[in-house]
Amino acid sequence: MTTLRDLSRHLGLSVTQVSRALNNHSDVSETTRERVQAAARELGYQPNVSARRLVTGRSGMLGLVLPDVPPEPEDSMFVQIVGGLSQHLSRLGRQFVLHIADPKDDIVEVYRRLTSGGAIDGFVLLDPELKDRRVAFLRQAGVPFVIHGRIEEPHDYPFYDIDNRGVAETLTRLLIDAGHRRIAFLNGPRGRTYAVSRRQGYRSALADAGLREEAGLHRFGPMSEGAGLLAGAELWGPQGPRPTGVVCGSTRIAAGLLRALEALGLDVPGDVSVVVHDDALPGLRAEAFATPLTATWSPLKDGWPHLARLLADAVDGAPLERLQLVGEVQLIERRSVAPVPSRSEASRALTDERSGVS
Amino acid sequence: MTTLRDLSRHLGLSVTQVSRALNNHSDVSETTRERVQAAARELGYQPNVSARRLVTGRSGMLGLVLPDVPPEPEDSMFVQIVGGLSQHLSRLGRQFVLHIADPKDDIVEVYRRLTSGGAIDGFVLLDPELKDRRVAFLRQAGVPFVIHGRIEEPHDYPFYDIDNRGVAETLTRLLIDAGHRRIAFLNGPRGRTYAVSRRQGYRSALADAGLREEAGLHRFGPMSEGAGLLAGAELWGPQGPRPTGVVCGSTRIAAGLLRALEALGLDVPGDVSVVVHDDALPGLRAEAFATPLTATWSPLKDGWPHLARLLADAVDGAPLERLQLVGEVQLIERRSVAPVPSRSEASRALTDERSGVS
DNA sequence: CGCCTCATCCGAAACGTTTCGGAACTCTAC
DNA sequence: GTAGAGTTCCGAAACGTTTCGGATGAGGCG
Repeated sequence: MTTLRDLSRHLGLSVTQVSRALNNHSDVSETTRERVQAAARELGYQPNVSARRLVTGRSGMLGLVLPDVPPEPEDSMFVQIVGGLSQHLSRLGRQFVLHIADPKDDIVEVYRRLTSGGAIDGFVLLDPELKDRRVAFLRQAGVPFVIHGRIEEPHDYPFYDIDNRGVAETLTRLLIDAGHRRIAFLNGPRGRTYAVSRRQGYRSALADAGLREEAGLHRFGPMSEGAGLLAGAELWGPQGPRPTGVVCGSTRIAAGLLRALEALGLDVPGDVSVVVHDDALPGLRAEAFATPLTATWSPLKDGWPHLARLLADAVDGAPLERLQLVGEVQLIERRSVAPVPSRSEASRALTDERSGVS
Repeated sequence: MTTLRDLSRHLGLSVTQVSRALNNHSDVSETTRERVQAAARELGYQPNVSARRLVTGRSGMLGLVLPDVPPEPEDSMFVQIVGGLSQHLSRLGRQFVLHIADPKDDIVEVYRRLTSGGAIDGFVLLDPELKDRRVAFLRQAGVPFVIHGRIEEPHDYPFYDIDNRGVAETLTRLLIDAGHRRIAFLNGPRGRTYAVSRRQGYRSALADAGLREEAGLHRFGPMSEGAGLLAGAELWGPQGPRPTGVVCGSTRIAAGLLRALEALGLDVPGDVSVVVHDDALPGLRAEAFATPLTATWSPLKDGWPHLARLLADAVDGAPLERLQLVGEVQLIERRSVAPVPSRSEASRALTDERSGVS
């Protein structure tokens, strides 16, 4: 293996100067810089990462910690996340370390182990909670990180996120503008920041129209088809508030809701208008439903290149304002929104259904 | 960060002795060893990986290089491989580096970059070819590796594999014992070692029964449903050899074949007996077909813990004989094998089908 | 000529660990 | 009493890089 020392002997220069030439420092003449770099190429010099790390204190490794191995073997999220991040970090010349933790272990302990020896010098944090223990630890330990999403204010940390508040506000307002007044919101998990932000957006749009969030119309829950189906069954059940419009937090939820509506004999958008936020999950696109859904559109996978770059920059010590990015969201109107049906129509459909069941 | 020096001062010992105590060397008394380890725990000492690497020449990182990001976003193989390997390496306390290469780059160059600075000190190699360029490079560079599968002889390298020759031999013999004489083999891709080994097993079983491989009955091809369907269409097409038994290299191939057979009006096992090697891919289990398939059974995922351990041992310099492992294969008989149908029956079914098509 | 600035270079220390060679001491055997 | 062996320890060097402080020489200016 060729070292700096070899190069310096070969060139008749000091090790210092060779190092500075290769790292593009200021006080080395143009001619020697070129001479050195040519020699480095010729001798196939590759800096020894361990040595560099020892003195710089960095390991050169960027990490992602997953709490467990994915429960389902064809988890498309796993492929997206791991594939996307690793690909883009590789492109930036960074090493990507994937650590799958033992679910029995305390997650903070895992981060402590991983950072304490200087083994990994930056993390991507997924699925943050409003008060996130990992963030607390990494902050206190002075280890750089980028959050996919946001946590509680103040936002004095690097993140990549979309305007979740705006998403919910846009979708809700769309229904309001079509005349809807009883609007349900099938939101994501309670602990997650994005779900909280979206609820704010939902409330804000309602408030602008002089409305208030009604009990039972807003629901936290998992982003699964099952949750959507269940919500549908309850909203239009015997005691249900029977909204005329529904905002869905994800296409999975929408898929479940639509199955419930179909089973109940309710038409979209004839009886119920449905809008959704579309993360562009493979296999569940908003335009592919029986009734193509009006949706806000913001592919999850657009985030990986940004997250990779932000993390790399964060480790390199870029200033905070360059480390916060809010991704674009588009609104795509399709055919799932209609004006509020007249009272008689809507209740007729429902009455039919109910008598059929009982 | 506490260093060895801190510990040595705190204990009144030399740095040397502290290091030796922590690494369980021989010439340190039992009492001091305990004293040192207690102090290390108390002060939260974590060895600096970079420093250790610099002197040992190892980086502590074990790597997997994938040629590209998976084409399909819900690639269950990707999840299995990456999840499995990373989980088990994490368990062994090793760092797992995933590198997704740019498909434009020459793969050997990627390995050269990754190894040359001492950045990664061992690799798991997937999908080896008989003459594998990566193996050639890593060998010459003196970098440890473990192959999932095998390459051409001599087998003087670490690997985890199953007895592919035996698999094909077992499956073929099973059909022979049921009286079959015209037996097709829908094999894997031509370049792959396992496909070559399996062909040997197939031929060997045939030879034992006084038979020879007939032209058109053995087929290399991708392990996809499409390949199975295509093969079925050709084998029973106008010019087809119409085998009475088929050995499938994977359940994907079998799925395609069975669809072809169903379309052609051929019954399994009434008209055609089908056996398969089952890698236990999620969602495609041999027992879940309309006719449960007799199969050799050897879950791919059983390999990851072994591969992780073998690679860890390989970089630690374990002797070769401890680095070669052949996984278990079970034979599970189900309902897809029957005696050869009488000539008339088989041809009747086929004639019906052909007249219907033309 | 003497002084200052600027560009270019270099020596040496430092990062934290492992390891080589040897030192000190105790114990045994003659 | 002394040689030898065995146990336990230590100093110093080494790994390859970056960086601090300073050296050298050329050129400009009064």
